[in-house]
Amino acid sequence: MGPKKRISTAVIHRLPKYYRHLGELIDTGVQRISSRDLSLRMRVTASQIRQDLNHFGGFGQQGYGYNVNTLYNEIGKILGLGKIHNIVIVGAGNLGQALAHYQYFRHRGFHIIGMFDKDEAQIGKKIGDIEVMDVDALPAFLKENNVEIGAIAIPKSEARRMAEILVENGVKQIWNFAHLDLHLGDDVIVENVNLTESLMRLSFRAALEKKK
Amino acid sequence: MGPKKRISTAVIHRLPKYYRHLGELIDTGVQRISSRDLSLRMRVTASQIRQDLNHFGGFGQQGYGYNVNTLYNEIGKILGLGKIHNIVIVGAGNLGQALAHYQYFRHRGFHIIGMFDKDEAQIGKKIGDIEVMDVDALPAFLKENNVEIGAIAIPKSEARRMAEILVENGVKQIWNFAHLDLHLGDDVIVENVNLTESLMRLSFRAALEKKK
DNA sequence: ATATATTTTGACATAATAGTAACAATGGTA
DNA sequence: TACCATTGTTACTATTATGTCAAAATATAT
Repeated sequence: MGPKKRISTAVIHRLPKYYRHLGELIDTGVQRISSRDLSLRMRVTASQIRQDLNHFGGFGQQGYGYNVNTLYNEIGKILGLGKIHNIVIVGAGNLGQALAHYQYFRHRGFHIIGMFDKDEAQIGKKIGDIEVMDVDALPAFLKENNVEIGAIAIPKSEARRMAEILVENGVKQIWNFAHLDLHLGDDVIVENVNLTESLMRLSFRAALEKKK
Repeated sequence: MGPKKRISTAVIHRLPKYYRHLGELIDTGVQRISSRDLSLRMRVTASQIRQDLNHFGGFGQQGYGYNVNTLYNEIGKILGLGKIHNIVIVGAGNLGQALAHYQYFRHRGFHIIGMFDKDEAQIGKKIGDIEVMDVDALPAFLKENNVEIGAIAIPKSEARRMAEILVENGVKQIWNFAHLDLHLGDDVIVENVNLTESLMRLSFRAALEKKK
């Protein structure tokens, strides 16, 4: 079972977008949709939608299209939703706190169950309903709790070491906000969010636009 | 002048990474580097580095490689750095505050000069050294200040309207953290940061990994 | 109820794009 | 001067996206 072929990063980027648009369609009461109508809405080609979805199975029906609810649920399953994913955040600074407050994650099954910092001033502080713990307590916490995802929200000087502690204690998914590349082994998945790079891409595209 | 061919998004994603790695090399005192050595460091092919850089000009020298400082500065120029980019943040919630506190942006010339919110409880609050203003004052602020980038850090219900206000008042670059697609005209550049989608990609890749 | 037209998928063929390899040209180095 | 390292460029390969169409299901007409 499972997909026969490798899934390209381009497809991986589109999957959550399909999911989001299908969710919006459900909210507006749409029950079925053709690849063509979805393509108009999402500004991609219908062919691409059909091809993307067929990596995972034939969810549509000739002459009818796709049942919005079914497709939404199927893509949810493909994305690994529909179960609880526990997260710990390393770093209780502004970014860590913002992540902890973000409501959307919980709606999708991503539960933040621990926050850690090395700064005495942060330890003991309550962020929402979770208390910031001493980073020294992280290994013990990981052993006692089923943590899937470790979010790295600290400066890069400490980031690698903390990522290694996470991995040593069984965490296989790293959500990395620090400005460095983490190579933690073939079985560890790293998803990078680098806001400075994002700003630079924006700036680059603006610079290009001006030249035209 | 300017690049002859369209620059692919793949290249746009790599440019800030080149910049980051070159910065790190400068910090460690490295003066010159070959595409091969850089390729080992960055885990891409040397061929790709040479091809990427040659979109913008021949910065290297046969038999020598690239001068790290020169290349760093050239890529900086290409990315539109080396000048001040003023930003306003719409939304002074946790995410907006985290962005405002983030120090790295300023180091790269991205200056946050205004924050806006519609919530009475936020208005007047000081985030670092800037005061949160009433969102009603945004159009006037945009007319009086040279704002290049508008960051959207509010829920999607209000996001489109606020983005339109930014664009109507001359902002051509939108940094969008809201969970919707903004289509604001051909000359408006939108850079999306969708943290929920980022988590879903992580979750998807983890689900794939388990199947193997 | 049945036949016919229409819609739309899934699969495959084709086109476009992106990445890698190869190598002549060229400046640095011994 | 001769050799070596390494680029910039071109050719090639791989990947990704798009177009096409038979097959299948729905919708419509009779």
